[in-house]
Amino acid sequence: MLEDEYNISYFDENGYIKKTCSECGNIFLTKDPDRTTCGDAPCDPYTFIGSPKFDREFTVPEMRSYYLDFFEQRGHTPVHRYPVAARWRDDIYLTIASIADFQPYVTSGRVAPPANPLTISQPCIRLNDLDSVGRTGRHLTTFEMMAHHVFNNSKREYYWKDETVRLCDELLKSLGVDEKDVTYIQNPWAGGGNAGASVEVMVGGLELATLVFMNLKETKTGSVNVNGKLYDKMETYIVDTGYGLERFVWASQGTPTIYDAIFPSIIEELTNIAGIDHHISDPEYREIFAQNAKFSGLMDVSGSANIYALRKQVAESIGKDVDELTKIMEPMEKIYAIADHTRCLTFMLGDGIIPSNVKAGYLARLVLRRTLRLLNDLNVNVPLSELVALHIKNMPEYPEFAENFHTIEEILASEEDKYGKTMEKGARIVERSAKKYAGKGPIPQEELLELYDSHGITPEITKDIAEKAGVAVDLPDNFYSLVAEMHSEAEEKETEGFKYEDKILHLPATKKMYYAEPERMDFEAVVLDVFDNLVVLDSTFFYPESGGQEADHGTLTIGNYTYNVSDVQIHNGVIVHEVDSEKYGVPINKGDLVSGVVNKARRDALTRHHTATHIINDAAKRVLGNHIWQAGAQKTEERARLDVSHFKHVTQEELNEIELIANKIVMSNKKLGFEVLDRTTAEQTYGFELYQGGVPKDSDLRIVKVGTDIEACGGTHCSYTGDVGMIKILGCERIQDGVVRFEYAAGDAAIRAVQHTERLLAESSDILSVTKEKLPETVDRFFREWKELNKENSHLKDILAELKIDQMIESGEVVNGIKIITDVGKYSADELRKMAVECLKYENSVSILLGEDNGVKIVASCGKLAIERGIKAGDLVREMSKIVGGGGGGKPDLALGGGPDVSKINDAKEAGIELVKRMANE
RNA sequence: GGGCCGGUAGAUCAGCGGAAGAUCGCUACCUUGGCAUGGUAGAGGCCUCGGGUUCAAUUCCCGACCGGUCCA
Repeated sequence: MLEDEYNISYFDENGYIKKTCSECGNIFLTKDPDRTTCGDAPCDPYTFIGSPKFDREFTVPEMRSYYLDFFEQRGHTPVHRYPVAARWRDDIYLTIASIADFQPYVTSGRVAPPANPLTISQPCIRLNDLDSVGRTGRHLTTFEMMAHHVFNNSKREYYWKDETVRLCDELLKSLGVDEKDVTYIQNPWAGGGNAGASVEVMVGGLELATLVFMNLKETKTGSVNVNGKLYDKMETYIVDTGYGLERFVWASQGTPTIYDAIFPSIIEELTNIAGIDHHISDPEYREIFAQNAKFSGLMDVSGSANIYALRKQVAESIGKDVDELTKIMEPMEKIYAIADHTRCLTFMLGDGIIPSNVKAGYLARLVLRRTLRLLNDLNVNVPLSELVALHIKNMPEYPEFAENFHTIEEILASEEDKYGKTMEKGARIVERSAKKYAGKGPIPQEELLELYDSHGITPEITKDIAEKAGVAVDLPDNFYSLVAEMHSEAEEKETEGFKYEDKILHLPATKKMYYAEPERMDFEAVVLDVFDNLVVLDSTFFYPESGGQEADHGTLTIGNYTYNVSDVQIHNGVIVHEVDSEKYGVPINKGDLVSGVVNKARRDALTRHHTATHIINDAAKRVLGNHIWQAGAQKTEERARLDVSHFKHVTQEELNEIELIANKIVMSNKKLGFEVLDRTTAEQTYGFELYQGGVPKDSDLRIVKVGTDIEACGGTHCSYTGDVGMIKILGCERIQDGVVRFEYAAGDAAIRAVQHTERLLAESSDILSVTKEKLPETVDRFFREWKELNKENSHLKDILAELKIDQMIESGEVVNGIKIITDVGKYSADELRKMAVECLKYENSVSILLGEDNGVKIVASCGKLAIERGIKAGDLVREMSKIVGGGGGGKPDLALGGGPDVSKINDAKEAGIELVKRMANE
């Protein structure tokens, strides 16, 4: 394990004693010679509630600036916080720790940190313990991780363990913490492919900070074993600390819950709105929540069984009945959770996450709907935006939230509306389901699962509604794990790796010449290797598919052979040209000199579409708002598309405006700017708006500036915006909740697109012989007339059928009191049916009607009396249809059928008549 | 990214291979001094679209489009 890593001389030199916890066996350090337990739950209970451990009380902003100032004065540079949406990473949606800001490029040593050493207070969101929020008194979905980080490597060490612990000790001392109250527990840390020694800093039973000394990376043959995985030393070694801002504030105040410490004004406002008395100053009341916090610190409170056990313990300790206790606590727990969740939403929406049914947006919706349910439980009817506004007011240190408030407000309103509609619809579905099972026992599990999985109705709501309708519900304890099980069956599709991955590894990165000389289309290069029909060169002007831009096409010529290049891909910096090998195989060898020509027309089209994409993104942001983020893009020769986050439909007016602004940007003919910066510098200079087109894989970023749009982008671009030519928006659709897709064409393609729609219009107006201007009203008129004629036609057929039958009923043959009506003609199935229905009016009639229409159609009907005599229309039609090679059937009174063989039409009729006669005689 | 559910009258839905329906709303008339109400009659459907299977598709199969929802 990591024993050696814990030989920290600071502890020895400053009177710390290493002990083993008498309860859990963990190793810890303390200055208190009498202490036997480690200071963590469940070995030690909270001791700070009601008796704060600091010598003064702090609010959240006070504590934050105290911390940042403390470390700034000790040589650390304060760094501005990163967004809670981790847009610079593709492995996580939310920022879950301060170190997440610097993974993976800074931690791996490939990119320099923004400062070194640095200090930061990073808002983080973790939804893992959503169930516990509000109940335990300490869980939060959103918290700020205050930290100081140091990035050391073999070239330079700023400081390591001793200084880190010393700084922590000094910080706690400066806050007035009694040194005997502090314990440092040894606890190796591992996560995200890294590991290292770590100490947890405990004060009064509460973990205030964790000091991680990250110096290991996971390998297959590592020499160090941490929690069953093997690790090796890294080139870099990093001080990764995490101090819980909210916990510091809580410890300084000693309130019964963390919520009362960090947003007391919100709690007060919420209790007022909900009409609940929060007697925070009542000693007995304080005692209840203090006991609850203490006990829940000692146990797992997820699940209803556990929460009951917790209640029982608390009830016993204060001598109250469990039910009585629940009645006091439950509303307050919900208030706490609402306060927390709305703060979480403030950060999420404030940082530009759009609620959606996918990705980070789904997490936002999850929290949002949970909050709405809690509000509903408390019968509180205030818009979420009001609660979010309280948080924004309460956190003036985040002015960016106030700036975006009008968008946040709109998003919240639309989400509330959407949720309301889902619930309304849900209630109807449940009522229907309840009706179905009324008197047949409880609504079964599968039904509940479907209601939740397909319609978003939680089993609790189903139960509520169903029971009101008097139907029981079979609600299993492990409902949500059943849901999880249902989804775990989905197969993981393995992404196919590049076939020659191993061989590529040994090749140097291909020189990308297309950036330096974007206009040049022909070149010479040396072949480095060939795999089947894939050619690798030392340098190339072919742009490989990336950033949604399709690959260049063109030719490679070697001696007398010219190959078409049909695809170009990049793997780990090595560019691979795919050539057609059918004509003469690929007699290309390493070291051959080739000359390449890039198809200019295609490249130009792709380039225009790429620059146009940046322009559209910019225009969309100006028209729709700052919450617009690129969610994907594709650029082909003929058109391009851009997906952006947006919470409602884009109207035609907005679309027109975007198109107009985009073309104005083109017409302004601004020069594009390009520069290459390392990640950190780029992020610090231009912000995270850089990452529109996903997360680049390189440590250095190519920055492309198109007017006011600045993005990290590897694509080919025009030199001036004017080179893009006309931009024509072809369409806009919502591809999923919270994401809209623009399709557009630029340059030649735009002209062709316009010409195409013009042609459609011309052809259409030609067919109707009207001018284009008259097209809409003419089409409208035609459609209406068509509908009217259809109706009239149907009506006339009814009349015709009536007349025909009236006429035939006179002349029909009567056999044993049954009148047989037959006819053969060019009737459609519809006309035959109408006639047959008409026949039904005559109770003693049997009709046998045949029509020639796309084969033979047969319809028969039997009046009431005929049926009583045992004649069935279904049988008649079945027999007759067989003769014409088809089938048919129906009810005794009316049946339909037919078959393909027209030549047998009269045979079928005769057979039908015979059949009726035989049946009538029996 | 994956899974599931749905698209039929203005609204909410039923029907799920053989005559396109219910409730509410709408229009007209009757009842009333007027209204609430009650009664009668009527209008209103490319059954989302495109293929396929079938004698026959709103119904079954495939695909598109649109909407909902759960999970990562």
